[in-house]
Amino acid sequence: MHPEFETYLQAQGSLPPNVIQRISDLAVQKTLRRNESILNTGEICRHKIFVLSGMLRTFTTSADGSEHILLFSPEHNWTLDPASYDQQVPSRVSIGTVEPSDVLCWHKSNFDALLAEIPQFRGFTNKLISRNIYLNRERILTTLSGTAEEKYDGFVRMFPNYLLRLPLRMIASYLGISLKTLTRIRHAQLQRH
Amino acid sequence: MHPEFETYLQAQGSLPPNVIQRISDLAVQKTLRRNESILNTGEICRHKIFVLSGMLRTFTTSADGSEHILLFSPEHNWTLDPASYDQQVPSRVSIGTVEPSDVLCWHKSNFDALLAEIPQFRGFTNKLISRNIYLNRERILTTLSGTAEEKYDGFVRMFPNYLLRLPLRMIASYLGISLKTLTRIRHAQLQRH
DNA sequence: TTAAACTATGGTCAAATGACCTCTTTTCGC
DNA sequence: GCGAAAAGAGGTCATTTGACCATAGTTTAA
Repeated sequence: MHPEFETYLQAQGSLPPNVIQRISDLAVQKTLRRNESILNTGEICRHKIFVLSGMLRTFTTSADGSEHILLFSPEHNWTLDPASYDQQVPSRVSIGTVEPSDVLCWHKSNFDALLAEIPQFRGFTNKLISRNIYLNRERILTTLSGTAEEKYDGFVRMFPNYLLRLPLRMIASYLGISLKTLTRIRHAQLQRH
Repeated sequence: MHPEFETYLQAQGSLPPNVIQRISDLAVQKTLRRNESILNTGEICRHKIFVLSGMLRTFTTSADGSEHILLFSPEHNWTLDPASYDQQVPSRVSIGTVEPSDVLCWHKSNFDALLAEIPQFRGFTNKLISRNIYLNRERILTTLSGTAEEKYDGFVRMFPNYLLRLPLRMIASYLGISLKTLTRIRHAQLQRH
């Protein structure tokens, strides 16, 4: 049904083929253009999302219109707003595409059914959650520590391939610094070549 | 065995008395003085910790000796380093007391046994994990957004009671600003009374 | 294809912040 | 209770950062 997703799940190694088939069968594929929204602030997050291709971002919009990016989700990542999804309450964040993207969606009722029915799948999602917690901690640490330049260098080290795919202003927004500061840093690094 | 903990678990509402007893029986209580360490960077986190009384902090120490506080854990909170605990690898953070504290510890082997044996307890810890993810997202958001003063105001709004219990330098360390900046903000707010 | 929107860069200036220092007060541990 | 240590406030100065502006190049969408 969704061969690329099934290949991904096989590669994770913990789920037998019939289970993978069952999970895949409940997914609905969507194709999104660049800069298209998939969840707006205030809406309820009703789906788990797996990114087949492209790149999504999770962000907030402040009263003054400025945006803060919490997370980039490139291909082969899961994403959603956990607070909104778990409690089915309005979301405080938005999720949208940075590039044209293909995603798979599971409605919460279907996903819950899969979890209830397949113990190994619970184990699998638990691993995803652990990883998520770990990444969030890393994010907090790097956000707190060091100068703007250290944050940028850390970003480049952690996600070298994002540099070519994202506009600098989004990287600045992710790092919590102004675009001006970011271009200054890059300029200085070029000088030192 | 640990009446205060059992009262806490009862109040959470999802676990029957015999289960609570079983969980409580496997805990070991420790009494810690102020500024005592319970996990040092590089050690492996082998226990789940529940804070009966007092206040713990999770923090990192940089090469230059500066500290960044990830999390405060006052009474009736659970804490650990998830990355180190889950994988049993050396921790990158330290955990220690801010105040004299009493904690309960479950060794991972015991805690895993409880999870295997008691489905409702799995549900309970899953809720804790959800809440943890939510709090981490909030933390990232407030760290990214706004000026030092907005972060401080947010902190006061979120944790009004912490103000009286924590030295300002730790609040500054939590917010990722210098003590100087924090005292300046407080001074300015007093002027405006 | 062409106009409009977006992107990155640079200049300038003011404001925010941190580093380093001192001093006084408070708190802690014995 | 006492001595030592820590905490908080303030002063000064250099640096970093952001806001605002303009411009040139690029990409997008009609």
